[in-house]
Amino acid sequence: MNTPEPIHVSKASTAGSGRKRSQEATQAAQAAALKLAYDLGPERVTMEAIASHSGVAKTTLYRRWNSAAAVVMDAFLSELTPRIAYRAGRDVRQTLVFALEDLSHALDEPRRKLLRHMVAAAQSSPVLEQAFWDRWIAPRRRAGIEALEQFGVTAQMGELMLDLLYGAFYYRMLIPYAPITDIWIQKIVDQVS
Amino acid sequence: MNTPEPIHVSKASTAGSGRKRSQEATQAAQAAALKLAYDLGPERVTMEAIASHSGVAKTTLYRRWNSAAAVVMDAFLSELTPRIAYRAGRDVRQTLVFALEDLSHALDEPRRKLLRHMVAAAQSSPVLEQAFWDRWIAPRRRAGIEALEQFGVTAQMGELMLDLLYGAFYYRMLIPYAPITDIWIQKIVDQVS
DNA sequence: ATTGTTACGATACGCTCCGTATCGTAGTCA
DNA sequence: TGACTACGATACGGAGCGTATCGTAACAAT
Repeated sequence: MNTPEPIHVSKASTAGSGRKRSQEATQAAQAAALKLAYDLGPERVTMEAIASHSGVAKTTLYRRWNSAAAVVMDAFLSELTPRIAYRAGRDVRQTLVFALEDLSHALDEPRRKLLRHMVAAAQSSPVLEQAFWDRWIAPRRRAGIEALEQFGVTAQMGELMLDLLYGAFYYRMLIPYAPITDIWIQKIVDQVS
Repeated sequence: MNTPEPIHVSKASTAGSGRKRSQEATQAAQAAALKLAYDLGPERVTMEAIASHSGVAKTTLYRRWNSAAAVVMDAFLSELTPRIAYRAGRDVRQTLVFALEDLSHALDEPRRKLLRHMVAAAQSSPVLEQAFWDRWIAPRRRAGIEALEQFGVTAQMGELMLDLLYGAFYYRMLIPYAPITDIWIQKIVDQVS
């Protein structure tokens, strides 16, 4: 059930006997895409801008990714995934509060806007949707459900609670009519646990 | 607190003494935008396509809207807002189940994709975000909270319940790892009420 | 070392769409 | 009739797309 190859937004290499893909080029492209997204806004990141700011040729970019949004998604996932640790709580309530508060605190303002844009980008490409699920949403849910199971919560019930709580979180983030505060997080957790 | 003028995504008219805006042009543009969104997908709707398919000049389109996404948003809101009626339930649980099930049933497949794209579009434009909130999200929430108040639910508690339930709904719609079924709706309602 | 293979940067191209400017015409009100 | 405003038509420069071409650089196998 585990994936031998890491799931990537980028295209597969031909894996022949010739020259290897330049890891420097990959990293330079992702770094430039991320910087452009933070500096100018994610919607203004174009393949041409990534090329000129990274020194990587446009042809090389298209060998790895299908669109500028894919580069940004890849860079986003690479940078933010390690930033969020899973804290163990002493009971169900604290476990859920930790999960949401840690997520909220990790998403300071430049990053929050980027995450909103990644959800948006996932709406117009099955590849990005799959990558977003595989590398961002699913790992967090899996860890949460495993933590809940240690307190006797069934997997089905865990799924339900995470649907409600992560759902409320993303809903408020995408349609920000009110800020996401720790107090609000505690209230919604109390409502479902 | 009420708005004398209806909130629109379109630009305001100069309101002088000259020729009036053509209502036919407005409707033709919206109809063409909607049809293009359903036929080709919302992301492929461009100002030039709307112009050529509606017979409305591109200059006229830019007099009313700032982008193709704005035309689609306007058309979406005009078409779908009247489609959803508010059914009264006999208790809190049934009121919430009705709200979510009716929403789910009204969003058959071409429309669901369009709604997903509207959430995405709202992420890259404050104008679209505001319109989406004012004309789509907020009215539904207001009606729901008023209905809940008749069963003794406070407004604060109503907000919390709707955050959780609508949150879970949109979360599942935007990140569709599992289908939205009536049974799932009943389960999440039971979890919060 | 040579040869085959693959990736690289550079450049150029046709294309779509953008957003604006211009202009003559058509409604609308005083 | 005249002032005013919206209309359709057309044209334009520019950005960005995605691809093709080409000479060069790195790597593997022999």
